[in-house]
Amino acid sequence: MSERTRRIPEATVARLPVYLRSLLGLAEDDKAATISSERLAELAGVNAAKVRKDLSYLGSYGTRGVGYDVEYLLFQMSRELGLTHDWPVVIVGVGNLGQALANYGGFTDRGFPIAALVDADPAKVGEMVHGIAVRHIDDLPAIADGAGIAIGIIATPAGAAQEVADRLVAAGITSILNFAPALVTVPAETSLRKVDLAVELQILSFYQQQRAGPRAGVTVARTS
Amino acid sequence: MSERTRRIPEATVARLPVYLRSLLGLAEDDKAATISSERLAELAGVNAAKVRKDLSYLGSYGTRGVGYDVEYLLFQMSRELGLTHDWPVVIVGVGNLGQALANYGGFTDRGFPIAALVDADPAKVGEMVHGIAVRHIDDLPAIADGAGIAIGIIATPAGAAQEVADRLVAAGITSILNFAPALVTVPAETSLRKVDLAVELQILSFYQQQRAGPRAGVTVARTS
DNA sequence: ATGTGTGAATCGGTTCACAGCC
DNA sequence: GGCTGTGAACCGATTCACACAT
Repeated sequence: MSERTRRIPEATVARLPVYLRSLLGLAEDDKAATISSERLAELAGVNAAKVRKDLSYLGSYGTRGVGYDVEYLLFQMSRELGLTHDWPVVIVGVGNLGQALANYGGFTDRGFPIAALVDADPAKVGEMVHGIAVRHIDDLPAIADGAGIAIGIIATPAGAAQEVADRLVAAGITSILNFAPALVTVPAETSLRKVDLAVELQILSFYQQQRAGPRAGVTVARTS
Repeated sequence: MSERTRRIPEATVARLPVYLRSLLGLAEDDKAATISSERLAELAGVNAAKVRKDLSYLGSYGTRGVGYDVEYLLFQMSRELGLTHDWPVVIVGVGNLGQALANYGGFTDRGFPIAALVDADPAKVGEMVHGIAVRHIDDLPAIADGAGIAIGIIATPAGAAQEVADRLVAAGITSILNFAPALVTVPAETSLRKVDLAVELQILSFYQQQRAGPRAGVTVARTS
């Protein structure tokens, strides 16, 4: 595939981080210089054809009869994902979820340092969370600009989500991750992803219910 | 569509909770007895054709020229999603994330009461979180059975995720929500969904990077 | 002999467009 | 006239299968 084929399918983009993690995970122990699509597929939990197709969108980085050079692949995928530098994030809403996200090391470790915490509640402003002073959401533009923030995380109640999204956009933030259980809309130039815990549980509930059988006790479905 | 068309597409299942929430959200103020696919689509952030197709899988609950009866739709969707009764959950791992999830009201409110918290660390056993005593993971089978738990939430570090999943399955739990940034595999009869925060951020990073342009400063990409 | 890269076939899901019923 | 229900057309993504490079 030529170097000028620059439209990576969305589904592929969503898998690149998984491949990246898989490769990082096989550190030391069996870090051969090279890896086959078969093996990477196994590590990532997909099939080999998908791996090859996905990687082919990045360019022809494999060698027929051999496989992919692990280091080179790591480099190319990191570059493609924009992970060669940090992306500071701001978390909006320091309730339970917001604080947990702030304290959850997983972000900072992976190149997404928490640059700021903001909240609309004046009572929370000044509070220290994870060593960061909570600031007022009105300061967003200044904060975003000063800290070079590109990503905003919405961790507010549902009712505030759209308003917060609007403020993030107004502050020049073009990537948003929404944890609030609410629909938010953003301009086309802004990326929006959502994580909805209740929805995930309800999906599980559906299949659980399904398995229990259409008529499996009106009270509580128990399998045991 | 006949009553015997019982295979709802996965994509539809994933949207039902959103429709449900949309309907619940339009409480009081403009709670007309009936709603059009157009209006529901707007509330849910999809298009009308999709709403109609999705709802048609549940049966023909609409009235041509009129729309869908809101109450009846709510009832049917709740029933279909298995939300007519609670589904107790167990959270495995009471680190930052696990504790936040426990304290986050969103679950209990929506019919997923936290019935138990477990951890592998003996030092954490006995600790109270959200009014619940943490128990040892070895007790899972007894806990799951006693409390009628159907859903397990993995909130451990990546390294423990597969082991925990195996134990949940062994304890008879057939629905799992995995927050650990790791691949876990489960038997075919078990439902597994994953929420991976780092992956979400990396996907945002990709598009952010994309927007910044292939050559937009090797140091830090700033738009302003 | 091995394992990539990729056209072709297939599949699940979305959108269109309109017939059918209120 | 208005809005649902649904075949048909369409589209993105997955899988197949094999030519091709090492």
